[in-house]
Amino acid sequence: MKKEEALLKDHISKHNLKVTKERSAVLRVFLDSDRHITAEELYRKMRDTGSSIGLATIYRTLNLFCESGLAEQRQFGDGQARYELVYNVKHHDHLICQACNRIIEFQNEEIEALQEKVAKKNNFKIFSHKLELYGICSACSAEKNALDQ
Amino acid sequence: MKKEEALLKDHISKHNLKVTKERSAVLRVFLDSDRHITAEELYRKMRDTGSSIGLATIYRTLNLFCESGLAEQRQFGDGQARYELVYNVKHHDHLICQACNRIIEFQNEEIEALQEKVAKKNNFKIFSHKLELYGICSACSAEKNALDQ
DNA sequence: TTGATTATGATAATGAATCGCAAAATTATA
DNA sequence: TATAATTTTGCGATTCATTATCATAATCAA
Ligand SMILES: [Mn+2]
Ligand SMILES: [Mn+2]
Ligand SMILES: [Zn+2]
Ligand SMILES: [Zn+2]
Repeated sequence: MKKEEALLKDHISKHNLKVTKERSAVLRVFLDSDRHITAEELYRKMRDTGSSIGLATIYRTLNLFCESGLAEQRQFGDGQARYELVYNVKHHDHLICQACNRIIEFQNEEIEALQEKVAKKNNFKIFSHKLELYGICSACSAEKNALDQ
Repeated sequence: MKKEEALLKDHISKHNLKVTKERSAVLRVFLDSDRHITAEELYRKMRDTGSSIGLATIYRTLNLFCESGLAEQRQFGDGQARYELVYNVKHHDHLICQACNRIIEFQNEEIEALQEKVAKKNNFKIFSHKLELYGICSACSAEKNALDQ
């Protein structure tokens, strides 16, 4: 059993929930998907492979993943929540290309430390944070330059 | 005439739009409000002072403010957009208290510089960014400590 | 196997934000 | 100032992502 499956089952048993084939199937497809997937994308991906799961169950299951610590929800400003695996994944922040919607992950310990410094100066306890850099990725820049020639 | 009013009128004339009493009234109340106000809050504030303006016009006018460079929209994760004056206001980021919803502004040039460094390393051109630190403010921490005694 | 409990799919409901439209207001021009 | 082209308004309808409802189905401890 995968460690992600074990984590989810542990959460399920600790909360008197039940292991269902839907939950197992959503987990399988979620783990096999690109990071930062939307509920709708996951729904279509499962439908396309013959599953008859309902969209409400996708939402319920993704919420369950978040509650169990397996996933986290992100809002990148396009009106749809995106979900990504965070269990056994190093914390990171995001660069978001507004031309091709590509999402680039990065880690920067210096920024993390400075955030804590800002919090301390304001007697503030940080529980979570969001750092998103919006702009144009290198591929889209190159494409634009080629067109401009 | 206030500099904010001048900026808006300049934008209006440059785009063949019209100065209306509604737009003037929304601007007056917006400038007189707390920073980070929602459309609904602004709507109620105007209604409470006898205005019969419609909510759609509030939304339209706030969008106009953003297009003119007077204001910017923020999303602090509670599902409602908030708007704040940015014209002649120094760029800053936000600490958001999840207990009392207080919003604390801060500036940190070191973080801003590191963001650019991250972008450069990824050949990414930043157009805008979002840095939000979520947690508990000092007042709410103090309150909680007092209760725990 | 049973039966208490939880989960599911279909559909309705929600809530923030936008749209369409007829009527009203603005403003350039005469 | 009167006219008329253009823009704006308020209202209500609409959109879209997400959640709630509820009857039926599935899970699982005993
Ligand atoms: Mn990520
Ligand atoms: Mn601010
Ligand atoms: Zn791109
Ligand atoms: Zn607080």
